[in-house]
Amino acid sequence: MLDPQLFRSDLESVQVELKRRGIDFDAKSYTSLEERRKSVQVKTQELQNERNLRSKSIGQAKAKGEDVQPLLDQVQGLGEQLKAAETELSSIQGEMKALMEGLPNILDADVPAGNDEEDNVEISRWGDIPQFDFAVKDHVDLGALNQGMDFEVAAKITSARFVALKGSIARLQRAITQFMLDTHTDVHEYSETYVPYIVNADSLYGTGQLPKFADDLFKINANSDLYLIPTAEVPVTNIVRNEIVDAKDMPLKMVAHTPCFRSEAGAYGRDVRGLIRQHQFEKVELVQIVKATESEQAHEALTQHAENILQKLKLPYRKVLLCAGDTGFSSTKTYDLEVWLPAQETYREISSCSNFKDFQARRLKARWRNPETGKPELVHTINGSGLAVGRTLVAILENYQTESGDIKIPDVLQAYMGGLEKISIV
RNA sequence: GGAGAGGUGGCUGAGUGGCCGAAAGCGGCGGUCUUGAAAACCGUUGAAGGUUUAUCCCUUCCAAGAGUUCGAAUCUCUUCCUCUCCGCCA
Repeated sequence: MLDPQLFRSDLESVQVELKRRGIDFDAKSYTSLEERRKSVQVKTQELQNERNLRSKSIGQAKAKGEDVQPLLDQVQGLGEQLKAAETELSSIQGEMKALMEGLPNILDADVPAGNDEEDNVEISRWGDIPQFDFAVKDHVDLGALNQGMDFEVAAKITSARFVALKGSIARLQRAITQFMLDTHTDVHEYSETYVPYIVNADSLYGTGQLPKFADDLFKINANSDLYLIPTAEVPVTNIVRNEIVDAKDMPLKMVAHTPCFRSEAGAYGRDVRGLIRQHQFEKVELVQIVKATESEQAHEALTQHAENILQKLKLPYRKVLLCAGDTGFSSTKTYDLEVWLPAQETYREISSCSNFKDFQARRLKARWRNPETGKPELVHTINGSGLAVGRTLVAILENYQTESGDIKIPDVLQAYMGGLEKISIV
């Protein structure tokens, strides 16, 4: 949610900023709605004030034992007037809220113009692209070779876009997860956090998935308002919903490993093969809750923390700054980390690190108390994948394959694999 | 799952229709005293919004939502949550 004060003080710049997102904001109808809001709110509050004063005088008269009937006659009709005004006000406020929550965050000044991923800007590259003197296999074929990755059996158990992992591949996924968690807690000083995998609608509203993106979510059943989490961002960020965080506890740095569930109706047709786009996948998520003055710096740091994982795994990657059209609804600025996949001969997204500034915090009512003013201020929220575990598994299988079909185990993971140096396919 | 008791400010806790945004205590902040600190004493201390923007003033908020009433923290209904006992269970 954007700051309503900004709309009142500088509507023109809001219009200009939203234009960068390709949104033609109708300032005229907003202004007329806002004027109605103002006049109806003032009128409602005046009526409430009158009711309060008259009720008080009735109480005082009664206490003195006076006849209150004349006073009661005077307030006749006031209740209905008030009710009508309150109803009108809440309907205007509802309209206003619907308008506001449909608007995306304002983009950071250095987000490049553009419509889609074609216009994203590469910031840096890391690592040497591996050269193979044999025909490389993709992760689906590699997984099939040692029967560690089974899409057919998952389709039987559930449906398409699920996977079953077995044996050393399943263990490798667990090793990747453990390595990421240990690095983020021990080296990057995040606090390990365990959260529910099912959240309520209020939480999804707080981080911005609802009301706009309900189609991407798995709802538990028709009668409840509970959903499977699409990312750990939702439960972890909602820890601070309706809270005023102590200054001494800032910044909050949390890391959580969870499965993620995405329905993504309409996403079929792309990445149908393999592990890249699944309804259920594992992810290690980094979340920071920071002061407004520190968020840009924290965003850079968090992105570096995700990069460190790729570097320790010696996986070549590049860092891109998303353009206006590709930046998510709630984000002001997003870096994607894209890992090299030899079979596709391309970089594919493996992490997305975003600074939401106060956009989520305003919805969440997440604040901290500034000791300088003594007043609560909205926090800034930042999160990023550190990393998507399934896609990391894909990247390791493909980048560490050998001609014989063995998969070498990256150095940093060997301890988590019982000292194993490679996975044999036979 | 069954039975019962509850949800009040940062915390503990009083308040069963009007003088209650809410006693008291703790904590926090400011001050007096002290070389300094502690203790003691005095004062102060919720959030959101409207209007003004220098104050003032006004509205809303006692788990959430609806209702009764001139008037609701207080009465009624619904939902959520917590605790105790029983049952079941990793």
